[in-house]
Amino acid sequence: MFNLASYLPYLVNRIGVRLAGAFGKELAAYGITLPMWRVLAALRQRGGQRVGRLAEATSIEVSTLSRLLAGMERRGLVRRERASEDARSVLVELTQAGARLIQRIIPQALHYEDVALRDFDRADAEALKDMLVRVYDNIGALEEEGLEKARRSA
Amino acid sequence: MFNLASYLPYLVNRIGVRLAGAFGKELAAYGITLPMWRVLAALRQRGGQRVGRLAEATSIEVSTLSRLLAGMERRGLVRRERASEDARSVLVELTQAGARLIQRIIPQALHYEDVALRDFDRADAEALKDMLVRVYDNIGALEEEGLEKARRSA
DNA sequence: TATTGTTATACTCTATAACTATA
DNA sequence: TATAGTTATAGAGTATAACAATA
Repeated sequence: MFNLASYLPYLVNRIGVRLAGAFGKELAAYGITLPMWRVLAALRQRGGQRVGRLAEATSIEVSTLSRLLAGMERRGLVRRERASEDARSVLVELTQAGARLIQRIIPQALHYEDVALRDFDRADAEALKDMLVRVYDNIGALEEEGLEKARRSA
Repeated sequence: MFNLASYLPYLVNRIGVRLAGAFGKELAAYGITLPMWRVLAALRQRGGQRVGRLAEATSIEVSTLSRLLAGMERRGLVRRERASEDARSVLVELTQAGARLIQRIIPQALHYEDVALRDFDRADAEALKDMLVRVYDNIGALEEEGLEKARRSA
């Protein structure tokens, strides 16, 4: 009736734990944490962006992100400044040091993906990723439905 | 060269964050946390077991698990006693209250899986789970290789 | 000595809400 | 009033190491 070992949330969680443990230790050698790595990667890819957008891109809570950015700014990895168009927002950008650091780490990160997918051919790897995107979207849709239900009953 | 949005560890992590957020809130209504739910589910499925084995089954650190179990014991959900065969180990079991609670929660848990896989047919869902198991094993193999490398160089 | 758990400490992430600054 | 971020606080998880009990 219920089997933990084939329960999707559990399967996803244990991979997350294992990856975070392994890659996190490697990142420690560079003096950064896993959330910091995600911030650097998101900034590298999509360029400077507002804090809110960065929170979505990295799946990190805004308040958590704010303190994380403060630490990264102290370490000279990112720069924050009020946006000119809408002075309520804050624009976050990579510094040169941050850009250099993420560039050095990317090969390590790709190595982890290679290992995780070592016995997958390219088509299967793509299929897996596509399915994971669908799963993510499905859960997001659930949340929105939940919110609407809450709104209707309020 | 590097795309966060198609990077496997990121795809897995964001699903984990989203699921933990949604299901965790539901569990709060029952007065338990997500790690507690995993402990209850593991105990229900494989019966009473040692703390170490429970740690593996749930992907929770032993020291974290120990304190978690202390709280669950205070709440009357589990029972701990020294194992008779090897008195170094501690056997953890569900109490009747714990068994009743997990039984009530299982339908909710299954609902989350249904939503996450809402647009998957049965074969695709199975394929996805099989791939996730392989990914988990691959990363585990990496860790062991890393340990061996460390051993050899030590 | 090695193994199984427990406990202690310091650190990080989360949830929540109060607060600041804009709009 | 509403939105974007920041800050504060309390709670929970993690890493590490010291410790207790047993083998």
